[in-house]
Amino acid sequence: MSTQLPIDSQTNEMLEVRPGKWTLVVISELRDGSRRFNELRRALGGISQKSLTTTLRDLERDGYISRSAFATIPPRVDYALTALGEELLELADGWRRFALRNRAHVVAARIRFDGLGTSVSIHVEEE
Amino acid sequence: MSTQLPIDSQTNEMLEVRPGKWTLVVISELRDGSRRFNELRRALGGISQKSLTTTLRDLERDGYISRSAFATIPPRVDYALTALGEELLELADGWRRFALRNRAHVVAARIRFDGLGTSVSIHVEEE
DNA sequence: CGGGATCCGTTATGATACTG
DNA sequence: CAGTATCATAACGGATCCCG
Repeated sequence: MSTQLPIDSQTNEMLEVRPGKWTLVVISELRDGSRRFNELRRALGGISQKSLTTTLRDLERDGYISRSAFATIPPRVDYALTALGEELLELADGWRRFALRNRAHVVAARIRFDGLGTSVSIHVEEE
Repeated sequence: MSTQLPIDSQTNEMLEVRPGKWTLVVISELRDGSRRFNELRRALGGISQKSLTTTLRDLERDGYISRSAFATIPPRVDYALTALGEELLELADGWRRFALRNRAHVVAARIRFDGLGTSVSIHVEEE
């Protein structure tokens, strides 16, 4: 096998490689230990409870987080990373470091690109 | 190490941390060098040309790939990774390795989860 | 408090037809 | 060949109301 293993659609689908808008944010928020539903909700800022619910359920379904419900009054539910979730957290961190490191670079590239649009044709090269 | 740097929505938005369906697949496909539009299209399988176009343009806009157009007949356009794009490729590879390593695990977790109609206090399915 | 159900606007993606 | 334009649809995300 010649290390020819590009990300294929299969892998993409199977493991939710393309996370929803909040997936990695939730994973990151659980880095320091378990959190309750509304704790997460507050910590995350703009998330709707529906999105949080579905994000959490999807993550639980795939085994990235565990859900512990206590039948107390008021009810209480704790969410925490599983071992697999911690691996995912590491990936998220790598992604975050990349983002922080290259933020300026990308923003600049974007501005440069957007600035070119107004002036006629795209630059062309001859061979 | 307080590591209080969770992925925030800002970072999320700014750097397209949440890639589109085809972003990482395209990046992966460029690992061995430049490719032409229809080469990519064929290699990727199910992608529509519109999706490929927008994916490529977005990646170019953010500085991950370069676009070289030749005014020949027939016209020809080459896409290739930039230095930044190669960094992104490494992230994609990390993701892919994770996916391959844990595929079975996640699929199993998913099946287990879906099988649990009858657990703790979450049994409201039937009517 | 945690979260299910529903309605609904925004975005993402695809199929198709056409052009320089 | 490498797109662009248009239309249609599916997935996503938010707001609201409801319940154990």
